[in-house]
Amino acid sequence: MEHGSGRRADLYEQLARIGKVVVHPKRIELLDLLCQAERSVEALAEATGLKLTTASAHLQVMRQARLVETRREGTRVFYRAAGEEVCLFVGALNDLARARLAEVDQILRALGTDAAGTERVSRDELLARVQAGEVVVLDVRPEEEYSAGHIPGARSLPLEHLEARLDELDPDLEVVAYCRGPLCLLAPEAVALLRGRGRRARCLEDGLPEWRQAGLPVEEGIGARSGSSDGTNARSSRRERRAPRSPAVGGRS
Amino acid sequence: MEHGSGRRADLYEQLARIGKVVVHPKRIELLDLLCQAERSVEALAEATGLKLTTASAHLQVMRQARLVETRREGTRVFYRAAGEEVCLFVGALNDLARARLAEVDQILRALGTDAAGTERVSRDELLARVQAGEVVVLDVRPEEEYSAGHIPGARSLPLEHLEARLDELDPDLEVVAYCRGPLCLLAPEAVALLRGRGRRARCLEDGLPEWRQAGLPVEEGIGARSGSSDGTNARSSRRERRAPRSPAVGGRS
DNA sequence: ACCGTGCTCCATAGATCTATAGAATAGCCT
DNA sequence: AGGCTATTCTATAGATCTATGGAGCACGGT
Repeated sequence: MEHGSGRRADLYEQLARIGKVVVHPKRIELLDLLCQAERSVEALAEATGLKLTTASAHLQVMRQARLVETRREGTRVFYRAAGEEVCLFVGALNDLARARLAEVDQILRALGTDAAGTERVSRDELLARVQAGEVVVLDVRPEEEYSAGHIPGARSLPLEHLEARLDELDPDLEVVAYCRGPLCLLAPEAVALLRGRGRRARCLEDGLPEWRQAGLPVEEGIGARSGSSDGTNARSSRRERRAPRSPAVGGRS
Repeated sequence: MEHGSGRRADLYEQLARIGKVVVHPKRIELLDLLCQAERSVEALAEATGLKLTTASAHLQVMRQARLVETRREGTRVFYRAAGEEVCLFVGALNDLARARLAEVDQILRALGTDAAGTERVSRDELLARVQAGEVVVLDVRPEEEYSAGHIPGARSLPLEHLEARLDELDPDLEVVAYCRGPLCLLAPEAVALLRGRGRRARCLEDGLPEWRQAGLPVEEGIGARSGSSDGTNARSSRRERRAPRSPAVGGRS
């Protein structure tokens, strides 16, 4: 006797609806970006190198799977990840890829991620050393992502400006750079660059999404100076998750 | 910031390789089965209602993504999930679907899962009440899955035989049934049937994969038939596993 | 060796997906 | 209203994926 096998097929069809989103590399890339910060269609198209209409089409697919949501502001539409579960899912995808696909590690290694990486700094170590004032925490992602959420006390210095603004960093302090996560290349590149200049620098073990998912505090808005651009929305910490550890990181700015 | 953008595209392509597996409902179904126990191609084809060649083709896709591995035994080939990460990933997919897709809940409800479900028993409660000898734990999955791994002390009584073998169960004890996980319908159907016969019965909150992932002990082999756990070839393997990104063993999310 | 079994490989028709141009829509500005 | 801008919708050619029958292979039994 086949129990509701038609229904069961329906169930798997629903799961496949989500799977459909992650078949296409560009859609994964978009999802990754959206787990960092919301963005307009135009910004997304630009960031991924897609034509506007193509990007919009991909976003529709993602919306139909309920993985992203939109917000309209005047004439433009901002997309964002539809909840934390989405980020957890892409996290699981990343983990699985690293665990099962040797190719991924190869690519990372070819890019010098591991080479430049030596050891990465653990979250616990970071918290301890930042308390002690021994390190500077550097967010090397684009500024929009920084203001959408960053490690409290971190300063924003996007990789693209790092070279030009190197003198803003105290040469005596070690730098701990972080970016989007273990598969993101921004922080490793930043570290490589810094080391090339004789600085001490390491990467954080993971990126901001993992930090957030660990329940650690996240600060929003334009942080301590060093930023440029319009400083209008400087409210902070909209959603305070359970934060088992010392809340604020770094007393100085 | 266009640094290794070609490489970065490669990376996402690798992720998409995994994504490709979960686009097709039947492949998700196969993966689900393989997270329970290894099976021959024929058995998989039969279980999913696919033609042999089609099933084989799907399995090849999954193998190329390194999500499954094979073992040959004489003339037949057994497939299995390639590591625990795979199960974690399908778990994340399930969680995401339940969180984001109202349709999933609707389907489950239409099937009476929730209706029959009242409250599900938590793992902690189960452990406590089983100690006290107040409940019988029932594994209602097919027997192969039971012998590939089950909750210690649980007895196997596949749903398809439940009605016929009802008299094996002590009418005075409450039954806690479990199956493959929150989206699996075996245990809910079993509970519905038992209640229809005037028995007290509830479902466990999750299935065996979640139990295993929580680091709880799993027993292999053919368990005791009539007694409780005087296991003959029942070695239990405890593998302590850090719960992925959620701290405790309690509820999820 | 020969044959049967259980799978995989190959070829292919039919279905689905992707990129993209151009038209349509929604909200702002004057 | 009329003109703009940012997006979405529509249509479509080209690429990719799926199901399936039949050939090919590896293994074990006789």
